Amino acid sequence: MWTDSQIQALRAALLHWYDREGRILPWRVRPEDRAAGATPDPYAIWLSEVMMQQTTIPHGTPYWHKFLTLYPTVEDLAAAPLDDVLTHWAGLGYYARARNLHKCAAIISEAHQGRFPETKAELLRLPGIGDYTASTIAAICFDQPESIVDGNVERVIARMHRVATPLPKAKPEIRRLAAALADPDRPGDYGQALMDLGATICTPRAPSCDLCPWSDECAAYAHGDMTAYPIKTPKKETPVRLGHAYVMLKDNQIWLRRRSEAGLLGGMMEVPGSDWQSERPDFSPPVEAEWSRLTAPVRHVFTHFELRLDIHLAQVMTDPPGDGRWVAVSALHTQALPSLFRKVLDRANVT
DNA sequence: CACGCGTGGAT
DNA sequence: TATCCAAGCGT
Repeated sequence: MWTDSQIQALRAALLHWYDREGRILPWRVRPEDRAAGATPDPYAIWLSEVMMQQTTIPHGTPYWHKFLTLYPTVEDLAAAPLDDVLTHWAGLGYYARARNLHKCAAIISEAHQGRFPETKAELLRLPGIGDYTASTIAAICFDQPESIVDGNVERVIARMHRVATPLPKAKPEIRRLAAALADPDRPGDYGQALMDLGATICTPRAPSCDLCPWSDECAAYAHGDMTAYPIKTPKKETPVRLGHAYVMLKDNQIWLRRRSEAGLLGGMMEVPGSDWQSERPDFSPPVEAEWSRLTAPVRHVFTHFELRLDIHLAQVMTDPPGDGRWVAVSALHTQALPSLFRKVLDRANVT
């Protein structure tokens, strides 16, 4: 495909662009800081990579700052109750990440003397660390010559080569092409540079090819069909599910219930409600009361279905079953709920 | 390997 | 309003 000298030139052009135009993400250790002796903290890098999985930088960054303040070291995180971690994670989504984060912190803290393993193969054994995160930690923190491939890199590589195979089937091919280009001398900087190029220049809708250091060698640019890549297999439409939510007021408090540990929103607190099904379940509140229903349902879109919840509101005199999953909290303490339930309480105007 | 798994911003 | 999709992982 490319000669060695072409590959060298591409690497140099990318790193040169990154040095001048690359974003300074808060967890990034800049070259001048490295020269001054600074070295990336694997705990901080791991935390950032897990938090940014399928998450936008602006949404995730405040959580990263908050966690580093609450839990400055991996031992601090391991020592915290899982419930606290889930509470602070609320709103970030994909809650299995938080459960795996806490589990991983315990393993690092107890079985690895508080140190992260330095190779991709060892990192891959840890919960919540997959191919991308293992490669990234190994490359950034330990200068391992690993090729970093996230969604940004997939897009850049697919355009550079006009990869004809649709995603996700094309992943192995894209990995190979990316690895052939990756810089083994500065794997961390190279990987972050390529991700940043994808995030800021080689964007999904309207790429800024006139600013791109790689446009001369980009096959899609040469053909003028950049936005056709990466080709994707069409996704199936999201079904609709229906349900009821019961906003139970006890004086100035609200009854919440803990969800089961597995599955959707696992382990998180919820506004109690029915199952969510394609046919609307029967109205069946946990306790007898004078229930009133809000006119419009709350609509919430998950990754794989759309939910429409009828909201019912009542002052309740009797307590729900004391099975340990129920708790009454003040309205001030409802911000640590998944966004769906914050939306429900907001609609019911009780926050 | 296809699917389950959140949320919010951009267009 | 509808659609896309973001520094993916586990099963």
